[in-house]
Amino acid sequence: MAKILTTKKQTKSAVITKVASLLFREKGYNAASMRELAEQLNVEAPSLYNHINSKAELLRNICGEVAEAFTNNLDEITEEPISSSKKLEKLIRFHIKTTLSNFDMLFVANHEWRHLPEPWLSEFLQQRKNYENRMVQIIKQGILAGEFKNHQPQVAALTILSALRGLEFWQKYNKLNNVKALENNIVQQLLTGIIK
Amino acid sequence: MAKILTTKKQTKSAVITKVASLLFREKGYNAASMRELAEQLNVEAPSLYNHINSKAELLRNICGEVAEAFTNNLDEITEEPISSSKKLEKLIRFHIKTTLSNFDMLFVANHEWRHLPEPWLSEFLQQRKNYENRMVQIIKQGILAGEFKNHQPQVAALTILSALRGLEFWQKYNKLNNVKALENNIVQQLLTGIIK
DNA sequence: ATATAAAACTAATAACTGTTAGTTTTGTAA
DNA sequence: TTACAAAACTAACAGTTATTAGTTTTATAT
Repeated sequence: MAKILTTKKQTKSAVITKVASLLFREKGYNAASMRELAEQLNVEAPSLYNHINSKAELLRNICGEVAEAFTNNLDEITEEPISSSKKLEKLIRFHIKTTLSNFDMLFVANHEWRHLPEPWLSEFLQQRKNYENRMVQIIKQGILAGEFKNHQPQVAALTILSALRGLEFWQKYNKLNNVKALENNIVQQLLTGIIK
Repeated sequence: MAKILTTKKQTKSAVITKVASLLFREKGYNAASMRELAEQLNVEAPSLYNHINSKAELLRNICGEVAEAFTNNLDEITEEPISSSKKLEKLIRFHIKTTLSNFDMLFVANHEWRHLPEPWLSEFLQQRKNYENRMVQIIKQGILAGEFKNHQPQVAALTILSALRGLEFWQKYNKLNNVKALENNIVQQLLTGIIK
């Protein structure tokens, strides 16, 4: 009769959610079974339900936590008295850092959100849309201030977000390379392009 | 007793694969059932097996077709006697055009490939890796020729590929906007950045 | 019209799904 | 030690899954 191991700081449901992040990333939400999740925690599947309400809620908690982290960061950036290009740069750096440090959760939030049941799905998409819109605003301000090229702001925002969402591929570089150097490299490329 | 409708040019298995692309994109490979696929074709599920071998093979055919299209395009570009930046631009434009014209298949190949059973999974990943490596080569040549900034070529390649994979979001603009203008906008941003 | 092949059908299977009910064990505080 | 709550367990359910076997219908070519 094994037990779910916790450290002092985290609840059992937090531990389950963490392992679920890993599993959902590796196999996808639907292909990952509760029995498999339980096995990784050295416990039988029904035991999980002493700590969580449903599989779907695990996904919701993962997506919600990610969305909240990014929203909070954007709140902070928005209030800072810095130029639009500095704001954009800070936003990009936060994406990169978070991707490298919270790989599993971020991957799940980026790729498995469509399996959220309603009303969580609509909530999540609304948060995403808000985030995009606020980023578009920053770019618009940068164009007005003469800092940015006169691109379509929405195209610019979504192209950058696209690039940042694909950053999962850099996870393996987390230990190999100098993370800061990688971050700088990506920031430079997204802001100023590749052509001389 | 309905029938699977085909036009003169396409086989029944091609029609099934096409509908499967749509379904796999909307619901994900695992959440999409063969019964659902059959229903969309006005047929019972077992009838499908007169034309296909397995659900997994549908996924394989989708991923394989996409991989082949991109490899063929890269073959063509590589042989052309043009500058590295022109090659990169052509490659980017092909990604954008293909994303807008073959949305479902591309989305499935980009997001559902991890559900391929072996040995198809390994084959697909190998093809992907080759594609990335060849793109890195183009960028290396561009740096040597003084056309590109001295970024890490692999970081540059994967950042651009990241951005291009996220292009699914532009699907809705397919009919609204001028597709060519959208394409130019994205190309400009990826090649020369956003900052003035 | 008749024979044959293609392609649909119905019925069924074995495996797996998330989750519940009810029970037993474990940890904790008096 | 005893009482109580927390958290594990076993057994089971109702539903879904891809797929097979065997049969019947439909289309095609002689």
